[in-house]
Amino acid sequence: MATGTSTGTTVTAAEVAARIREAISSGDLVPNQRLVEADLAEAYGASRGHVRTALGELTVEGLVERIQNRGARVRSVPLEEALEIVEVRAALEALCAARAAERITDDQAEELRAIGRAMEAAVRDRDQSAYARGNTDLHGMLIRVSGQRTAAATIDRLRAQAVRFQYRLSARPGRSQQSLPEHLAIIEAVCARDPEGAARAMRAHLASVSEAIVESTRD
Amino acid sequence: MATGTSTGTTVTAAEVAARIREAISSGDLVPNQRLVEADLAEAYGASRGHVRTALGELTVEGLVERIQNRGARVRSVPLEEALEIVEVRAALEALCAARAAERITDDQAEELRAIGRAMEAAVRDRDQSAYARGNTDLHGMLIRVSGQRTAAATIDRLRAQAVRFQYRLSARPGRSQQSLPEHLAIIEAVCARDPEGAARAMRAHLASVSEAIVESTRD
DNA sequence: TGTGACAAAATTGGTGACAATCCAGGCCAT
DNA sequence: ATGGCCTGGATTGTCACCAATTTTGTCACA
Repeated sequence: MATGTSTGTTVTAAEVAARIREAISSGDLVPNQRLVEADLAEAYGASRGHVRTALGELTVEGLVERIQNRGARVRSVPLEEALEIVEVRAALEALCAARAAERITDDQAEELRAIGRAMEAAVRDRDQSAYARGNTDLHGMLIRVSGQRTAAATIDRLRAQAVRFQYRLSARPGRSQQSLPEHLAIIEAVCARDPEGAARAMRAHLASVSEAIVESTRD
Repeated sequence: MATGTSTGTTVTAAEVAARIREAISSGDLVPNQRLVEADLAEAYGASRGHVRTALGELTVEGLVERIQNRGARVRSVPLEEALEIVEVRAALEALCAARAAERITDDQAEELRAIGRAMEAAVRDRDQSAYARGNTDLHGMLIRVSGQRTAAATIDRLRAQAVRFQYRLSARPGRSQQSLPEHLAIIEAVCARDPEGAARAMRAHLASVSEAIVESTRD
């Protein structure tokens, strides 16, 4: 149990929201889990009022579901919606990849290739966590290089909602072997300053993610 | 001044949020305008607490900007960000157009063509408001037919933020002559069940919107 | 054993009061 | 004049309290 820092300093609503977001991302809080205001207030050392506004924020973000007089729960995202989210992400990340391909500097290209090499090594060594790290590094760097902050914010919000499926996926044996060449293709296209190719490669990658999600839920 | 319905019924936070959203969309509240909690509470007949939570929601949605101890203002979206928003919308609406092209029924296709004819007529008659209505009808219908609710929600949120630029644009003389053929091209591609063509036409349309926005701010 | 009614506990919703903070304007010294 | 400083008013932030509602537990009765 993640206990709140028992310092006397007041914990603001934004901080509570961040903690809950974190807890949902890490799987500490699972879908449909009830979020009792008093409990959260105690756990994080915040007042109930702050917890309330934090839950309000998270509701707008789509991470939490609130029912009048019945309290808040971690929202459970159905498979169908998760696939929609991946489709939207595909469109947005393809945009980012294309822009990144237009704007990338030589130094950044080298950095990107280094990420690619790290991912290859991770697959060779069967190091799941290193591969996952490379994965987030890659997507994160493309978004950063693209300079599209609006798209970045949207992608982050959507990814947070679909986190449950992300999990199942990366836990799947052999998934990295499948996705590695897709990732390398993205890197190649971006480093070659080929926007159209980068977008295509990114869409292909996320189409594969979509398929894999469907398969991973067949059990 | 839109006064609150002076009924004794309590006005909920969600309702206040809706009213403020509406006021921003319609231009009743302009960028950087201060939103004083007590005033809003009085105007809408709600308690200050409800106004507060409404402002919290709108802040997460990006319509309102809040500074600690300094209150809330209508967020002013800079040109640069508005262009980003249009780019993101292009990616998302292209996705919707493509899906709509895959899923549209014959009846819906006829409805879509009717919208196209109405827009042609509006341009012929120089009826600005009819054209604007056709415009929203068209985009709305494509999104509805596409069945992409996640994308739809995201588009709505983004469009609400960029509403100021939308205005200047449709007020511009000759804008409809420029955009009409683009709209017709989208309709044609969707009705021809050509997803790739529909996406391309939509991207072309929004690229033109982007250019027009840049031009409309050169004054 | 199961079911419905009812009371008690738990939880959320809402409001008012008060504290903290910011802002405008006046005032004084330089 | 100009700049620093103070004070009063306006506004926001926070909390404690109570009302409303839901949920849980118990018990009588079929």
